[in-house]
Amino acid sequence: MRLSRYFLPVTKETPADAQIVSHKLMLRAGLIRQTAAGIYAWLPLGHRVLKKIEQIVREEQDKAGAIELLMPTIQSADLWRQSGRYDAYGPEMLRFKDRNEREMLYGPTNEEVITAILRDGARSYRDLPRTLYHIQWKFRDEIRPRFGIMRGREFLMKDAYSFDIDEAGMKASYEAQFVAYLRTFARMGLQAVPVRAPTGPIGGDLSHEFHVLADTGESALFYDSALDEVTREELLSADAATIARLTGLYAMEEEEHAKVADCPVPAERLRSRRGIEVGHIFAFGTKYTKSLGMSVQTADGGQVHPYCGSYGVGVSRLMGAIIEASHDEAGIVWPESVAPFQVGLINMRADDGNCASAADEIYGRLNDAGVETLYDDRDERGGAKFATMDVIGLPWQLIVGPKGLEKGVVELKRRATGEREELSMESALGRLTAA
RNA sequence: CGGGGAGUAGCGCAGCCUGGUAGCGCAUCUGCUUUGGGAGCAGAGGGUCGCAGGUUCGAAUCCUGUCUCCCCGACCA
Repeated sequence: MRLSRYFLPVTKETPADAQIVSHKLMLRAGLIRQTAAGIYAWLPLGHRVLKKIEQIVREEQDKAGAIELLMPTIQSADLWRQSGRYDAYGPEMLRFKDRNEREMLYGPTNEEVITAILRDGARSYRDLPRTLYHIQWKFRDEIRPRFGIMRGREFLMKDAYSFDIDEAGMKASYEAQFVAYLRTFARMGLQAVPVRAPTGPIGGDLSHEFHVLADTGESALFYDSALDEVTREELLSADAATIARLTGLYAMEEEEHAKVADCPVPAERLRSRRGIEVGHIFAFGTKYTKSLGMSVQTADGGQVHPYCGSYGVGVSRLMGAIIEASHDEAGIVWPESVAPFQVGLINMRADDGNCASAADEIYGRLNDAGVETLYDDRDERGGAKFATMDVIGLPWQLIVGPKGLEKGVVELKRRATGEREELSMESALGRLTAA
């Protein structure tokens, strides 16, 4: 993409509304734009990152055996009356009427819809187990939206729902999602701590939250420092044993921790930090299959209400969490896995014919090699170009200028470390196209 | 919802107290000079001063109402 033809409104100054670093940087880097309290437009660069995050979530869901579908954002109040949640949910649920005075709502979650779909589509124990998921916009009329997209009212969520014939099956489905979550967050360069969660209004008895550690997190956590020693490799190759180990390590939200009489973790190993909740999984059993009348036939001819779980990931929130975890003075430092482009190609002198044609050639070859490249071909000063690239935080900067070309080199800079290297054009291309 | 703050150009702000018809920096556009880490000079464009009503010869400024946004608390991916 040529920057001269892209839409990337980068600003030097920070809009006054932003408080935390991820929100400030998202605005400064031209990723988002607010349209109302807790509601944001995703600008082209932010949209690319959102799609990257979404894709990682999708791949790990698929790998875990979940099946993707897409349910609507708008739902009918009837279903929610059947499950008994229409009144229970409270004003956080956005309700409205259509032209025929039918009561509608903008879905805050989808247990009702998915259960109704499976109610008609799955009749026998042979149709189970199944885990279905979608990645769809949700709306929750939060009491107080804040921190940019971190607590938006409209947000993108991956929500998966598992249906099993019995409780043991439900636990297996729960574990499969648990593994998927560990891998998903690790692939984004995040350290996410699984925290035993109170089950709350959804009910059931098995629930974990996944928190990214960050000072700006909304939750205060207490956990065993052994969780800090878990490596990325372990998380990426997580299995049932990993889960058993991780869930065996103490981690609680402050409120729950306060209720614990004898904390099993010795004081020197107890860590207190803040966390951003990026995922939450529940196994809640037959609550909705009972209330919505979903049952399947068993092998011996009986009928049972399937055991269910629901599994949420805050896809849009993850973008904020990643930035909180990965930035510096100059701006965002994207992990390669979610970066909107891999390479920022800078032509130092757009008015210099030789320089421009060299940069054009590199741009063409990077494109041919499928390397996502944002090419700053504008006739601007170098300083402005570097500042732009630093704020938007692409993993690599490739600098092409007359001075280097005289020596037959270009400069390759790694955003995360600031390391710079002078290389021939060929070896720079080789380096960038290798990965 | 309770408490606090703010709406003036795309962004950051001044002006309001003490009414006289809107200004600064950044950004944008033009020209010239520049060009390896947010350039310099000269010029230009851009604003229903959130909205409505009132007071007044005259309102960004005073009064009333209203909408919106932000911050602190209870809620959540």
